[in-house]
Amino acid sequence: MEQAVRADARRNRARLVEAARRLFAEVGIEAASMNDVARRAGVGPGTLWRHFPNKEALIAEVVGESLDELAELADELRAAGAPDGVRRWTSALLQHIASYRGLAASLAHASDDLLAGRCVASEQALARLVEHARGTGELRADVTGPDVSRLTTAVAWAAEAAGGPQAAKRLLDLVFSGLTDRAECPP
Amino acid sequence: MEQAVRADARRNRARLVEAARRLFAEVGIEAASMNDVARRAGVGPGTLWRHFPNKEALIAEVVGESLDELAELADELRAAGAPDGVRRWTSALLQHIASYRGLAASLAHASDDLLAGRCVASEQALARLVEHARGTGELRADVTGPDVSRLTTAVAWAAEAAGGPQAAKRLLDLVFSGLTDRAECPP
DNA sequence: ACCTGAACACCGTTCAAGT
DNA sequence: ACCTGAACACCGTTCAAGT
Repeated sequence: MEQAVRADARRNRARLVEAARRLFAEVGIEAASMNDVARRAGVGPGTLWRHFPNKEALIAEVVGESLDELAELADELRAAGAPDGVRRWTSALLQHIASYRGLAASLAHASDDLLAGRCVASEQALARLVEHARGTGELRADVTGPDVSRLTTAVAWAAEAAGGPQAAKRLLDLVFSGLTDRAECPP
Repeated sequence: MEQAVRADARRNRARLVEAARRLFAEVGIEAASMNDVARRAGVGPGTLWRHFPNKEALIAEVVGESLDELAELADELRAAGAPDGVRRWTSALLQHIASYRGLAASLAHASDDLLAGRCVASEQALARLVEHARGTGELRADVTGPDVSRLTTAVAWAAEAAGGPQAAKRLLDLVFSGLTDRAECPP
């Protein structure tokens, strides 16, 4: 029997994640310190560090589910053959990043496996969607998954710094018109 | 007579700026702490804070000249009527931001007058250039100065996080093709 | 007028001591 | 097996004391 996880440990872990989620939402990911999270959860700092080896692991736990959903969404859009699949996926990514201030930076600089791994998974799903979209003509033939991912994250970051959600939409529109096939001119 | 600035004060200030410049270049703007800069310059922390009320003011001193040059460049390109003026200006901005790791974030989040003011000056010059470029057809008619500024900074930020200078060029190419007038289709 | 450096509250991180 | 909380080195920032 390996089920040696104690009840108080499970409770503490749940409390920590919930405290992190709230603090991230209130003050942003960057401004929320590990000690703050622990205090908010009512445990000592050591307990937080025992459950999560670093801040990125904590972020991964808080936003991981959403990242998984984005990966699923990419596959769904591809399977459904939506003609504006990539466009819709990038909107979803934009919306997700907007849910916590500082998340764009966290994702872009992810170095811990727990966070970076989940990013990779959703980026692979995006790559498949992009591949498909080049076939349907939604995207120019030379556009890659990383192109789309980087530009969308960049737009989210810029909009967070200035302009807010409206700016995000505006900038994504501009970027996207560059990724789209030019209007074909019949001779 | 108002020239009450002591010789040692002038020397200390120069040393501080030089120390900051080097430290920013070595470890990046974010990782360079104020205490590090003071130590490196061989003065006490208090002396640094006396000369610069906050870190942004120090950054402004280090990169201010380059920002001023970017403003001048915008006006020159406009005066010269270069057909690819905006494109060349954005390349210059990209290159400038690449000179210190973390500079994109510093510029985007500038809140202190000493830094934000210099950003505004160069953005106003860019706005004039963009206005002109819409006339020549380099840019779509609805593209604004802030559009160009935000997207270029965003690209610089993304490339810093992953991909480096080549990625920066690639992403800027993609973005720019979205800002450019569509190839006109004669009926 | 300017510099010094000790001081304060804080942060990330660790670890001996407990149960 | 897990939690606690003191502890360390650090950071941003201030300020009394010096010259």
